[in-house]
Amino acid sequence: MILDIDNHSGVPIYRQIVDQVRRQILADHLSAGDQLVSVRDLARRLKVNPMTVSKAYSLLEMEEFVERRRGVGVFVAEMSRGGVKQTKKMLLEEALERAAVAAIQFDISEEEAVAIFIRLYRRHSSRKAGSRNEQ
Amino acid sequence: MILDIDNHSGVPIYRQIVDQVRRQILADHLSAGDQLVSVRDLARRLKVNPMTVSKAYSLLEMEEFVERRRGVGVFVAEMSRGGVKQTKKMLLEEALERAAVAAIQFDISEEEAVAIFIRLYRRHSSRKAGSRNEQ
Amino acid sequence: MILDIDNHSGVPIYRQIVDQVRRQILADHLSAGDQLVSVRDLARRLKVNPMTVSKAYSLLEMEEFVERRRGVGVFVAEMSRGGVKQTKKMLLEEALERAAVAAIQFDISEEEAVAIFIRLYRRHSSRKAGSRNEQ
Amino acid sequence: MILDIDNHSGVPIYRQIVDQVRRQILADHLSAGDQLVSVRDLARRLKVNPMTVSKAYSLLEMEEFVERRRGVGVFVAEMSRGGVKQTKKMLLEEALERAAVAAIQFDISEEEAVAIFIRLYRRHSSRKAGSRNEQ
DNA sequence: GTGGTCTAGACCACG
DNA sequence: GTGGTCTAGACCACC
Repeated sequence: MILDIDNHSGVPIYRQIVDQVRRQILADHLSAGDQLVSVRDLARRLKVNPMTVSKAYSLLEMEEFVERRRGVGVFVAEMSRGGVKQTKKMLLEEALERAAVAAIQFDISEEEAVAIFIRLYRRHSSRKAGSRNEQ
Repeated sequence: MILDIDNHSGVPIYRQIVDQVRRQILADHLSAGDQLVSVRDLARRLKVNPMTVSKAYSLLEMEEFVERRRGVGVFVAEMSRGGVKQTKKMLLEEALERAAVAAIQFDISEEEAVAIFIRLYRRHSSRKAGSRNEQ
Repeated sequence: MILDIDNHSGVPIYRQIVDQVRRQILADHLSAGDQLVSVRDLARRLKVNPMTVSKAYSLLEMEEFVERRRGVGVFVAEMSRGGVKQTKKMLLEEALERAAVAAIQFDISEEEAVAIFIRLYRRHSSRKAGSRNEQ
Repeated sequence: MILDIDNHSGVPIYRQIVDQVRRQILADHLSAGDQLVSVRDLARRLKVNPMTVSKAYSLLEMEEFVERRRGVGVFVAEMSRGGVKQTKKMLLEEALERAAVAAIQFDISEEEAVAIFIRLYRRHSSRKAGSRNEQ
């Protein structure tokens, strides 16, 4: 599990952990039943307070993305295929909606905005393909 | 000047003011030289403390979107056309980039993502046209 | 009398007027007995509130740089040669002291600081000579 | 960290804090990574409101001299050596320039001005050496 | 414990 | 009238 924490971004650390773990589950980088890194280990790795990691895992548990099994560890929860797909779409729609609203407010045409989006999509798409081969 | 403040959104009030005034300047609803609503008046209207409004205006001044003149008022600053356009594009690209990254991570195709974007763009576009007529 | 007011410098307008008039008197650009521009005229020229100019002149009167003669106007006051010289030295020493303190705090040697000072002195000196000829 | 606040100087308290902390960072009395006195502690020590200290630290953060980490504290930011040196020179040049302009306006020769500067530099220099031994 | 936000109200500075 | 500063004290978010 790769997490990239930015102490200076203003976004609370526990939120960064939640967002990134959630994304990795939705992106199938983590599968149902997989065990997550323990609270202590992750805290040590990220150089943050264990309470911060624990809080993040608790929130993920409330969102039913993970299950805590006392004395054993934290595991990726089973999710219905439909549920996963719905959540993905929702997160994506939120991001696209913010972009659409900005484009309209700034008087940028549909065509221009779409062109920019496609450029960015392809750039990140090729990067992803590249990083796959590297690892 | 229309501001829509949500006291319970978690986003600090002064940040909401900053974001909305900045957007209105970039969207040309406020033009260079225009006087903003005075600190006290806006505070009364939004039912918040004057210091909260003042803090928001201070931040906008630091970003060089407005100028404060003691004993006179707060005014929209002159901005080079180029600067305005660059800022708009930057803000829009950030939003589109977040969306593109999400789409890729969730294995949603370029075509599907673009289709969703266009749907949302048109929905908000027609809303905007509607709201114009209402006022 | 040439005054250069900067509305956006943060320094109060009345203070800018006081400082610049005082300097011009000390620099002998204005001589004892000379009549200053009237409050109204100066206010119109600088596009500021007449009360602002009046306040500046009042402060100059308290410092005994000018005399107000009711119904006549404001005039540069007589000052003893010694007084003028002392005031000049005081103002200069204040400026030099601030620079010396900064240099020491920033670990910049006496030699380096003096070299910078001489460079700046000569640059402004030649500018002044140039502007004399132009007028 | 030694701060010398004058409540009656007319200069806002938060500005005095900003100026003095900035200087101490530039003068290397505070080094990158050092933790600053906490908002509450400094407020208690200076007998001012915590918000006043917080405002000062906020401004220093905007100038990128410090970093605030919620729940942890305020720390001196990393700055490139070049950036520090450039900032120092800029502040010093500003002070020297004001002095040079005053000297020229008051018809004080380069030699005389330099002589005064050297006298003041040495006086403050020896004071600094003295105060080092005292602590 | 840390810093962040907000309030209500006072007083000052500027024009 | 305008904005600027500061206080005392509350409550929140984060670690």
